[in-house]
Parts: sequence; structure tokens; C-alpha cells
Amino acid sequence: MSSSTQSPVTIGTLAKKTGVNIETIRYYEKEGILPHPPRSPGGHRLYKKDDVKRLFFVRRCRELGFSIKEINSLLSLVQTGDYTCTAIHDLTLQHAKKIKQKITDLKKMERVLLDMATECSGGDIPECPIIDTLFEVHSLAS
Amino acid sequence: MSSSTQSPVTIGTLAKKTGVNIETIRYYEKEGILPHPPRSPGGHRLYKKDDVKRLFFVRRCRELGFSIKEINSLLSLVQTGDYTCTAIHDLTLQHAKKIKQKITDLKKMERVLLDMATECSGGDIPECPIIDTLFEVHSLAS
DNA sequence: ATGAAACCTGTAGTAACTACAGCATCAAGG
DNA sequence: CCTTGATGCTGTAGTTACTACAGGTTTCAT
Repeated sequence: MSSSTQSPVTIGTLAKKTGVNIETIRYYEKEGILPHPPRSPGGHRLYKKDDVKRLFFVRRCRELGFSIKEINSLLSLVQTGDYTCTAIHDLTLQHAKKIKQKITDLKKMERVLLDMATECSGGDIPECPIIDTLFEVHSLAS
Repeated sequence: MSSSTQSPVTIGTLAKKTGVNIETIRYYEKEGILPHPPRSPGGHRLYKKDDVKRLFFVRRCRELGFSIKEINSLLSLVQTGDYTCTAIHDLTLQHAKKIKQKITDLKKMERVLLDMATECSGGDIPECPIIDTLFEVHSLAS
């Protein structure tokens, strides 16, 4: 069996392992999403396996569109063990709902853009139904 | 017939007419999207009908997700008359493509979130398949 | 003339990073 | 032991599209 001291890694190695930018890692530390790690005598950050795990968690949450604040909440829930499966389930669905709304909004934009493009035959003259539409119609709110 | 001088409006009126925030209007001016308007003797901005039209155009473009930079390009194309219908058509489709990509990405996020939520039965215990998944899986890139 | 409403400039804050500059430390080879 | 190149450090500024003041001035109706 190996001894209880695992060899720590520097920030560059952590970055490579997790695919997260070095600057971003320091940023996460400043934002309280990663703990302040111990330092080498010269001041270099030294990370252990748990930090790798935690950073993967953060990265995955970001990929799923959670904000830093939301990730902080999630992490402190997990850290304290002060959560129920139901609570996490609800947070997840809430977040999914926000994303659904964004999708709806973007789809509306896309629809309008494509419709405008259809109106436009294309040609070499400086007269364009798209421009006309952009100038004429006053709001998308509907 | 009315005289050729139209009565100009102040920034507050322009804001009400277009639904664009006063601060935003000044911001647009700083960004070069709106021209520097003439001022009253006391320094208040005075806008005319063309400014209202232009600001509506800007607002509509923003609602369609065009960036300030893109709107600036569009406006200078229109202003100089130096564009073809085809060019505008292409810009529009390009933009629609970017939006389509965003929709795709968000849909992927939504799918993962909903799948995770399905795995989770919900309950009062601090054990949650969602958290497990967030910790276990390492990347969404696929 | 007076007082409230509207306007002015300039600065800072938001979100989530990224990109330096300028300097210190680390590890490996000679 | 010493050097040197790679890596790391802090702190600041830039990005996007606004929003929100603070502290002062102008306008307009009474």
C-alpha cells in the first residue's frame, strides 16, 4: 500500500488533467469555487486528487450552463451533505426550464431571420426586403 | 404643409417612443451606432424623426441577436448604399446559422439535465444520482 | 422666481473569463 | 553549484451590452 501522502500537482498539471485553463482555475479560486490550496515553499499552488474531482464537477456544471453562483450553491450543499435528492432534482429541473426558455427565444429569432431571408430574392441592387423589414417593423414582442 | 423644420425631441421622449432605455441610447451614441445629435443651448440632446427610425432599427436588430458590431456594419452598409440584396441576405443567413448552433448546444444541455433528472427518484436522503453523475462524467464534448 | 422633472458627465458594477506585464520559482543538465 | 528555460506568481485591464448611480445643470410650468 502507498503512504497516505499523495504527491500533489501544480496548477499546470491540473489544467491539463481537467481541460480547464490555468487562468480560469485561479479565477475559480478567487470566486470561492475552488478552495485555496496549500503552497510550495516558493508559493506555487499544490493540488490533490480531490481538487481534480471538484474541478471536473465545476467544468461539467459550466458545460450544462450553471452559473458560478449556482455551482457554488450546489457545491456547498454537497459539501455539507445538507441536501436531499429532491432538492437537487428540483434545482436541475428549474435550470432545465430556464434553458428551455432560451431555446424558445432563439427559435423565434431564427424563424424571423429565415422568414426575412425568404422574402429576399437576392440580387445586385441596393434594395433589400430584409433591410426594409428591419426598418419597418417595430417590435418582436408578441 | 408644415415647414421643413420638425420639432426635435429630447432623449426622454425618444426613449419612450422606441422603448429603449435612456442610458442605453447614450451608450449607443458612444458606440457610434447613433450619431451625435445636435444639442440645445443648455447641452440637452435633440433628436429628429430619422433618429427614431434608426433606433427602432437598432432595437429590432438587437432583438434578433445581432451584436453592436454587426449592427454597425449593417448600418454603414445601408447608410452608404454600398450593399447588395445578396450581401444582406448572406449576412442574415450567417447569423441564423450561429443562432441555430446555439439552439443545438442548449438542446444538448437540456437533454442531459432532463436525463439526469429522470435517473433521480427524488427522496429525503442525501444521495443523489444527479450529483453522482456530475462528479463521475468528465466531459460533454462528443 | 422657484421648484420639480428632466437632463448632463463620468464612473463603476454585472458574468465569466482571457491576456498581458513584470517578476519569482522550479527542475534538470553541465 | 550554477544556469537556464519552463512554469508559476500577482495584479490589472479588456471583453459585451448594458444598468445604476452620484453630483451637478437645464428646462419649463406655475
